[in-house]
Amino acid sequence: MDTPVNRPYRHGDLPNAMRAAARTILNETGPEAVGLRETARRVGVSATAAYRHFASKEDLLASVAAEGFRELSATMEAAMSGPEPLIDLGLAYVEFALQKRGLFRLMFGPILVERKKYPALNEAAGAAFDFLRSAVAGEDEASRDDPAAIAAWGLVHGLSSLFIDDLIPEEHARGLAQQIFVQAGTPKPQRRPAA
Amino acid sequence: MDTPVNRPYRHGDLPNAMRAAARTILNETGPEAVGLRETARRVGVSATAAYRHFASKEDLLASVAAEGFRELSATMEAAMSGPEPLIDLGLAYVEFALQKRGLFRLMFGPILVERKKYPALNEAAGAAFDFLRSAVAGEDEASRDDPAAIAAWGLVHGLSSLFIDDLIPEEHARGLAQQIFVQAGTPKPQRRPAA
DNA sequence: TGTACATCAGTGAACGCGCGTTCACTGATGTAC
DNA sequence: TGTACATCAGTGAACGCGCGTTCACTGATGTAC
Repeated sequence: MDTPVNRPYRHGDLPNAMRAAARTILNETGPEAVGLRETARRVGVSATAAYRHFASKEDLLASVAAEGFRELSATMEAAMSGPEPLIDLGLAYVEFALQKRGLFRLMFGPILVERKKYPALNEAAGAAFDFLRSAVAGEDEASRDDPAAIAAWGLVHGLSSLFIDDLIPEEHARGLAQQIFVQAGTPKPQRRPAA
Repeated sequence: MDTPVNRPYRHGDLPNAMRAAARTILNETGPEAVGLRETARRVGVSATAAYRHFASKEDLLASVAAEGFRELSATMEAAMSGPEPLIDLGLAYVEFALQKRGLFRLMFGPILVERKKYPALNEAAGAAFDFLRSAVAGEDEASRDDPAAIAAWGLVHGLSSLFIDDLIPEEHARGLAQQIFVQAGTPKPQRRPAA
């Protein structure tokens, strides 16, 4: 009854509508809850309609995850324009995880078994990490794979994980991250003055 | 035919057998694949037998996760006895994640929605983190919640996550972790000599 | 400008599947007397 | 020491469910002439 009124026979942009609905589920519940049928239901379309645009459920998830990595890149890039680029970069990463937990979990978690099977996803993920590592390594291209750059990535990623998995209460998350990143960016103050 | 020979009517230790079978599935496939029916099947017992010992599927998973946290604590404790306690602690954490990916993911992932609902799990997890933070903070009890202790936890946890989620190839994992932990324990060498 | 037709985004019914859980039961074990 | 009986760890059948995917189809859109 309202279908013909609200929506013409052709949806217009079902792929994006599916991705958006999937992200709603992602944030409401989590990656395990995202299904083709449930997603289609939210869009108001039959479950089979999705197959015109996605080869499978996994294909839909991969496309959502790729979108997520592109957003993460954009967020990090934007954060780098202030006076404290590295600190803000780290905070942006943490903020992304906190704001988009479900998406973050999909991007990094075990739901997508084979990232490599989806070139667009693989590329988006690679670009995000390259950006992060380059930012930390500075102008020196060669040091992109330095342990220091990997360590920074690990720190930022680990804190994000601990926050979104409720191992550290969310209300402390931003404050702690701020302190940690500031300290990490400062010449180390000899953690424990010689025994 | 072989059931009465290999196993008496009463199993003897079904709870442990269930946990062990669940962990096999965990390592073969991942947390999503662990089901009550599948686990019981592996033990060679009817699906309903499990309900004599676990209130639900989630209860079984919680009990497996609690076991995992106790093992993580033991592993970390053992690592602290050498000449480089902090470095070995970090390496032990990473090694635990690499060796027991599925278990690690269950312990930290979103499968167990409400950790707090299972006191034994909650306690085991808390004990593991307290141990880690105390180890990093040193004798000084008060600094257990220092940003520095949290940062160390985040670093170790983040690297573990990146490794087991295949964002950094496993063959580099141990070497990288070693370099990073050694460097982190050393008075910082002024990452970028004044612009 | 009008018509024939190919294209393609939708539809609903149906498939087989494995899941978690409940039920009424069976049969071995251990205890009280 | 032997027997009656409560306890309790198992069993198999059945439930309802939602899932991913396939199928044959319908009907709107856009294009060639």
